[in-house]
Amino acid sequence: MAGGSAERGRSVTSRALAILDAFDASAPRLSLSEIAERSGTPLTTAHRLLAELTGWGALSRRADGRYEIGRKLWDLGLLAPVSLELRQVAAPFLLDVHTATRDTVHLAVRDGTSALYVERISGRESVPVVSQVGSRLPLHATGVGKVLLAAAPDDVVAEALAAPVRATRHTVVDPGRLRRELGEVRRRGWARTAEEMSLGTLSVAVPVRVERAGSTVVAAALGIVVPSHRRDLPRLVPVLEVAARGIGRALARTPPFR
Amino acid sequence: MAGGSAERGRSVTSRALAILDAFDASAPRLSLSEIAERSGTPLTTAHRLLAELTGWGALSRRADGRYEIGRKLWDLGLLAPVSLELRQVAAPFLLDVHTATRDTVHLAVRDGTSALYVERISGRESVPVVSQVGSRLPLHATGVGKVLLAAAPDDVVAEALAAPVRATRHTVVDPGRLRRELGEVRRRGWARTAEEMSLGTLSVAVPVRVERAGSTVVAAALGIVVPSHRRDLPRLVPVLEVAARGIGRALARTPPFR
DNA sequence: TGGAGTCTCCCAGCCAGCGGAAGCCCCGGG
DNA sequence: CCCGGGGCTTCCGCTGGCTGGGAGACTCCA
Repeated sequence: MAGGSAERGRSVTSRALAILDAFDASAPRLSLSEIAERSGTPLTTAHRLLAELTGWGALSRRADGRYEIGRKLWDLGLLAPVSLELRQVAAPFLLDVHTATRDTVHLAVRDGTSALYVERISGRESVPVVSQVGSRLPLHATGVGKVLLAAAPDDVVAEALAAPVRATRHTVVDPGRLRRELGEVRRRGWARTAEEMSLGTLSVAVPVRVERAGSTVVAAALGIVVPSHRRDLPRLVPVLEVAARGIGRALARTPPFR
Repeated sequence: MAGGSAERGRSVTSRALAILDAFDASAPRLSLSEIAERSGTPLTTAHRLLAELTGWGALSRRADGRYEIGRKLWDLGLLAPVSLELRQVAAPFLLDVHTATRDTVHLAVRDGTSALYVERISGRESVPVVSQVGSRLPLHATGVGKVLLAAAPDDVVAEALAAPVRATRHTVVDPGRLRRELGEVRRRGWARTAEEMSLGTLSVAVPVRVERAGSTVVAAALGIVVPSHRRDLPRLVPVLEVAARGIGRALARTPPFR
């Protein structure tokens, strides 16, 4: 940038983006000094950029002086492909599954070595779960994650199994056993977990396959979470499969989303 | 910016933001030249800024060379207050209403002189409606809009009634009649529309009131859309009211969201 | 093979951005 | 009441990153 910049090689835009980067789920509201600190930007510079970002609507300023994400970024975020097509197409099907089961239903896609939760339907009577729309959980410890991992290229599998995090005492972290599980998921077409991410819950998940130009890809995973006392998990698989096929067919009719 | 800029007084950041502004619901995927054109940026400059935005993850580039909103902006968008608190708190209640009625349920807030649809639940058997999450519709022609307008300050009412758009032949555009309707909405506590936004649908809506620090504000509106042949609209009001009270109480327990 | 349309790379000039310093405001403690 | 301190805002002279026309690469189509 121009002027007596202390740290060269950092563009104006990258600084503005670094300021946006200061916000995350654990810190959705920040003061000027927090933003300057978190983004590694001098206070004055942060102040100037914040004024510009706020003026445009990327951020907005609260009565208490703190900044938060503004409407404009919310609007833009809704245009992301993950939201635009996948979610909108899938939402009614998730609703069907939820209506039939009353449990928490999830739709996730793979984002690197994480399962990214794209949509979620959860009633008040469903078990409380950690995931929210937008959250990322490890691939090896969740139902949807195992489905996505089973369909992932080898290098992703290798990376995901390199150092699997142990979330509970039931989390499977042995690479050999995980590989065998993935084989089984591929063979039978669905995955299950038992208290591997959080105690007290089980989950099952199936792939959402999309056929396009003759080849089939796993575009997402559809999963359901139930309290661990429930013993009817396999019964849920056909329900998920019907919905997953419906989503897959609907996606095949829309323009490619990735 | 530095350098031989043709148009002075335009900051680097503002150009980067103008590029983001090129994207909207009607144009979620754009080529370099389209972006340059829509943002009023020279092609070369757009190209450079796009590289930076893409590198950060604000945008991503598709196989066909076009740009689209990236994951990072989606993530950030989810941190917006409208999404963070209101939606998450309200979602289960909307689900309850949908479960009880099978119709399309909406949650909207007022954004200037528009109703901003914040959450929506719609099954496959519900009537097709124009609104989506993120869309903005006029306040005078929708159920949720009338509720929000009835609670809005006088200057907003005046602006909204200055030149009301006629969406269908049933849209009420006479300011006098609209004012009388708003009075009625305030008195009886709910609003209705009959084919005013789109033909073939009726809607009812109630306010979501939040009590905070002794005073009550209308934070949002909860509405339902049904096909016009249905004659049981008033029956739905109590259902909406129960859910709206639930949302209001839940919101009162969370930190203020605006 | 030619031509139009689109994208990528290059670079010299120059002004917009940089950020330290100083001032302001608010709050709490003595 | 005064004082100290933390957080925010404004000011301003120096300078190096930004600008954008131009040239070349690439793609698609006739």
